[in-house]
Amino acid sequence: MVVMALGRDYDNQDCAMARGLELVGERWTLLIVRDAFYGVRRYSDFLAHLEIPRAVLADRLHTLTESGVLSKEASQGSSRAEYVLTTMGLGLWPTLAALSAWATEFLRDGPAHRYYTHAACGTEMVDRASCPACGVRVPVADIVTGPGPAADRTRTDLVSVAMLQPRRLLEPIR
Amino acid sequence: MVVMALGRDYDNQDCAMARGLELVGERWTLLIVRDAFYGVRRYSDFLAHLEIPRAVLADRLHTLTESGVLSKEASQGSSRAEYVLTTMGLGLWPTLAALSAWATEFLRDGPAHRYYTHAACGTEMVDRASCPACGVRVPVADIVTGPGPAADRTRTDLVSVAMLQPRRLLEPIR
DNA sequence: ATCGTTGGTTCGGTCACCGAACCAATCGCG
DNA sequence: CGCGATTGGTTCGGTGACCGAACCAACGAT
Repeated sequence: MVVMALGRDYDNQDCAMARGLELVGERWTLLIVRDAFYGVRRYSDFLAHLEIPRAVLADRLHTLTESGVLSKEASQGSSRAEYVLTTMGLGLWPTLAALSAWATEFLRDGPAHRYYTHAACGTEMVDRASCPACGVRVPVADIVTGPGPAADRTRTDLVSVAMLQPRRLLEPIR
Repeated sequence: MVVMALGRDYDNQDCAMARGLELVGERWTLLIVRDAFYGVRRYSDFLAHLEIPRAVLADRLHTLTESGVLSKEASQGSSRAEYVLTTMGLGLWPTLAALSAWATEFLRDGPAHRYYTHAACGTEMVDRASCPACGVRVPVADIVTGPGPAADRTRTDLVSVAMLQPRRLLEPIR
């Protein structure tokens, strides 16, 4: 594996943020983690949903596993691998939530592609992390995401199809 | 400028997060934004503090300016350029805060490099966004950052030196 | 006039990413 | 068991982004 063998790294940056970016700041990495929150667990599903080059996916999964963000496990009843978020990986939700909220607020050019609601009350969570109605911080597993008006309904890969109906985050797909 | 001319982009991802990453997910970009929160405003200061290739810095500043994250302004009394965070840029603080908190919690291997406190009461903010003592969300400009025990005190560039004493975020350096 | 600072651009060289092909191990099925 | 399909990769050439160094134009100060 290629351990971030860049010409230069960020290691003189003297800052936690820089060290975080060395790990999850590479191309594709955060999208893989996002898919893991969506419930994607298998190599072939990441591959089809992200349309990422196979070699890059293998490298990122290896790096994320090695660093403790994901855990590679054998699914029960077979030897097929599953990549599951660890506690460390689950800790990335606030970052993804903040980025998603920011992009929705400042980059949106039309109707929403996806929405995020509090499972307990159905209220939409603009910040993807706390419920404006209940006033509480919502655990990731109690967040329901579903397709918005602008969702792409043309894709046929297993993950894209599954995400066309409302689902809780972290609930395994397939 | 090279408008993210990658072999593939993320545009089929149907997700606000992916569109956000297209803009701020490139190498160096979030570190530039972080430095902007630290009060860095000038090309030469970004250059010295980040040790980034000049061409890459020019490209990123251009992209960030064009997309509305930074605004290029002439400083009073001279024609020298200053890159200042816009409202959109300021909106990235929760993302950077979450990433910083995550990295500190899961990647730290010793004493802290930097700390972040609430200017009003001096309490350290573990999540870099709200004050555990006051129980309120803290505006970015009321956050004070200073060097921790593990801070690097060997660097001599203007920004690194300025950051060796406690400063409010967004307060211009020099 | 000249020197230093600022804010870039240009230019090879290298390395990560891309996409397609290849491959081994396992699973499903007759 | 035999055989094809699926899964989870690795390998390989080609392209483009990043790297570092050099060059350069505009401006200020002396």
